Amino acid sequence: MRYTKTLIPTMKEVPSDAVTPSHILMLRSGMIRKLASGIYEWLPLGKKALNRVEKVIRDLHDVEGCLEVLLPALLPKSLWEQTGRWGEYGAELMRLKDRQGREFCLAPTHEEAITELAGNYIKSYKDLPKTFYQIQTKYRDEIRPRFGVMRAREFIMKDAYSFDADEQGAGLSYDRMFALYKKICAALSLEAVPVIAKTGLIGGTKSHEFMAPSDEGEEELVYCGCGWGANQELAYSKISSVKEEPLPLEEVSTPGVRTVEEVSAFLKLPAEKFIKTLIYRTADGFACVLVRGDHSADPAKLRSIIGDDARLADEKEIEEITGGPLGFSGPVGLKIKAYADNTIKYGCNMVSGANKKDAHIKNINCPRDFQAEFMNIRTVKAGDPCPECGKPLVVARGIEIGHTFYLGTKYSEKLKASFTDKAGKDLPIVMGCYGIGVSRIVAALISQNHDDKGIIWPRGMAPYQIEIIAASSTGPAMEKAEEIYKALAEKYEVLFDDRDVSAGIKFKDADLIGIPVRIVLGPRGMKTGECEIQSRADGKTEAVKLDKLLEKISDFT
RNA sequence: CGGGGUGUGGCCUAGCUGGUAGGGCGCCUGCUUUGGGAGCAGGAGGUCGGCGGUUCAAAUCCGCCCACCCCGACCA
Repeated sequence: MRYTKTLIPTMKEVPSDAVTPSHILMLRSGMIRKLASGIYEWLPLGKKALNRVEKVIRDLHDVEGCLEVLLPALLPKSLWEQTGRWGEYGAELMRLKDRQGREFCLAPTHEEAITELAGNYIKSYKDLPKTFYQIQTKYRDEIRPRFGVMRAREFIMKDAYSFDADEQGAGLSYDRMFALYKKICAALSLEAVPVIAKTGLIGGTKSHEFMAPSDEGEEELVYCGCGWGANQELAYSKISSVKEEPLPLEEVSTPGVRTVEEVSAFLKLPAEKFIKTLIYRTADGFACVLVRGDHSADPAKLRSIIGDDARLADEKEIEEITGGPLGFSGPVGLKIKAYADNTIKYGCNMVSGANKKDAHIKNINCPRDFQAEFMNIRTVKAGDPCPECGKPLVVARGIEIGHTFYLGTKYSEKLKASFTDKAGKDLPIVMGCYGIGVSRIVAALISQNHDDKGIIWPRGMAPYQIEIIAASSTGPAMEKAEEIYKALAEKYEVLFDDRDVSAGIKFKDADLIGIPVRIVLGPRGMKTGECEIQSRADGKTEAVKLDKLLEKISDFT
């Protein structure tokens, strides 16, 4: 492709509404253009990158025997009412009416549609198992679209759905898709780690997210080299139990010392010996949350336990509930519902507030001195021991690029997608669903592969394999560049910067666009019959005789 | 939705307590340039987000609306 024939509207300046590196680079390199909040147009260069990602995903699904379909983006309300999700999905579902007043939604995901379809054709155990997939535009009325195509309201997703005769088969399908996802990430040159995750609105029982580690990531993930990983919303670490002789409760005077740090210093006891007592006002009254002194309660975990509306009690409320001032609350003698982090259960001779001014209680032991419901509440920190192997855990931000769900019969029962088994019995099909954020992966790749000058496409994912630059727009260098372009274009996808602009502009744009291999022809080389092959990734340059270029270039692509 | 902020040619922006819009990049023409976003000369392009109000006079002050961005709850 000639630069003058395509459209690559690069920008020198950073558009004011972009913040993250991938968003900035996608805009600056002329890959995408915003039409409205969370709605993007894919320009030629961006579309080529998108096609690359799609192709890898499509090809590997096909190899796995998945069957590609294309379902409607526009779905009737009735279908969504059958699963109850017309109501459940809430404001996130883009709804619209036709001229007759019939209601539809723009599909955010396709469990209903595919289950209805499969239910129609799959009648016998002989028709199973089957896995369908599609690569399609999805619509979600995101609460807050942001970061360009990373969280858009219209985006491209690959969604696959497996159909099996029983749980065992569905489990195998799940495992096969899980393995396929790993293969796809590798083929995309995308670093990604699978972590256990929540199921959200899709539902189901077993679920993994595929997370691409990146500072741009919207979620926190916790993982270990041994393969264990979890979303911070679910993460936990190995708990070591303390073996000590339980001592009798003892009240100690702690005048004016409130925080764990202060009391810890005052009593000369480490922070992990303390129980932090947080009093919350929830929808059903007050509750306390207990975490170890050196831990903190995770907001997401907390929310799923005490509800979205819960808030910390104020000083007055604390006095009323505990009888003591803020900073001196403790679980002993408290009459309200208590939720404690699992680590508390294994603590011994702990310290917490005495629920009166200037006093703490030592040697608290559970369940001797208080009762609580134990759950996973704390935020896992980097370095905490892995629950599987005990090695230090890594905590990082990550971009969710894929999600696998074991669905069971949640949808097939509601949509009456059943089959007849060997015994002649009618059974609901057992399902799984598997999503990959295709457009988001383009952003994730850029987020993992860039420098201050621009994108550095991994080989194989770049919109073009080779870019040819003539360092002078006229004369022998340009003529030679033409010649080389024509020769290489037969074998490779080549972008030829044939613009009549200064060499500086071409180099800057090339750095920005990030084509992995660059061939530079200039007046200097013309004298010696040489050109240069440059690598975008490491900046290495090699001088090559023009007549050797065609054979040499194959080492670079 | 709650909190914060911004809207000025395609992009980045100046414009203080009102006096009728300026720069840089980009674009067009010509000449000179051509190995890291060139130089000179000329030129095009603006309902200052929209509507209403105050005023002799509004980009500027006031009100309402719209759009967009950031922080938070949701998710591929």
